[in-house]
Amino acid sequence: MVRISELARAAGVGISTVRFYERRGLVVPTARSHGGYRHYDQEALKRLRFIRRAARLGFTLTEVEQLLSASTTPDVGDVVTVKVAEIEQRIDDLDRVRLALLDVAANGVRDQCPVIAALSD
Amino acid sequence: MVRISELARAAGVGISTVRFYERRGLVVPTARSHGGYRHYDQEALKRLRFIRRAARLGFTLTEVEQLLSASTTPDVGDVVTVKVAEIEQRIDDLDRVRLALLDVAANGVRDQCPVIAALSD
DNA sequence: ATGGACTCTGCACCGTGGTGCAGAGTCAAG
DNA sequence: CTTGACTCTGCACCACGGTGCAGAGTCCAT
Repeated sequence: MVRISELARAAGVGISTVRFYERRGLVVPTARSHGGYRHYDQEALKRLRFIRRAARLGFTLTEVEQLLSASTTPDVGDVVTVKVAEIEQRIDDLDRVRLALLDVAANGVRDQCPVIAALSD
Repeated sequence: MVRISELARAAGVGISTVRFYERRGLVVPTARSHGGYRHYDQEALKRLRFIRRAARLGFTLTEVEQLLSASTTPDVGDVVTVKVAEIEQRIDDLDRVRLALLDVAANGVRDQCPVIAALSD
């Protein structure tokens, strides 16, 4: 059980950010001290790290919330299917950009830009 | 050669957004009419579509600019290598989330959340 | 039981990525 | 050569995802 500053440092975020995520319902303290101090367990740290990485992948905090709830609510089903399809689309797009960049690196710049072509259909 | 409203509609964005991208140097009109109206060719539409999809993938507009310039400047090299590595990391992360969601869908919810575990190392 | 480090709440502020409006000017079909 | 749809610039505003500060309270080692 650690306090907020230690949790924040371990996850590489600011204290205000932890409290902001709590207002969004993403990371709730495991307990509170008698005086109101937040206490967190190891699971909270994992959640926090997950949120940061998912956010960097382009998911909004609302989407992050959906991803987290997908694995804690009993009636998953459709939501997961939709999310998986979205993710597969993103992976496909990213791979196109990756290949186009490698193309540029290997073959130099041509008149038509392969990077743009990767995502402009 | 189309005017701004037609370009915007074709790309599924607002007119103000096109002008905003122009201020950021991302999409410049091919020409201007005598009275100052912007005119765009097919290449502009492709650029616009690229920007939208790349932004959805979590790239900032600054990163989109880097991606676009990577394929139009002669001294590419390091920038591309770095970007490719970043993209590969993202693909890997997305695939972990994807597999975790499929796990949830197939095996139901367990005590430990596989989705969080996918990105919390 | 006290000092210093830490935390609390509430609120104001920030950067990014747009979006909307006003007032003036442009374009082209009739 | 009018008229209605469109576009121009500049500026103000918005939502999202944080970030920082003030003033009050808490924790705990000494």
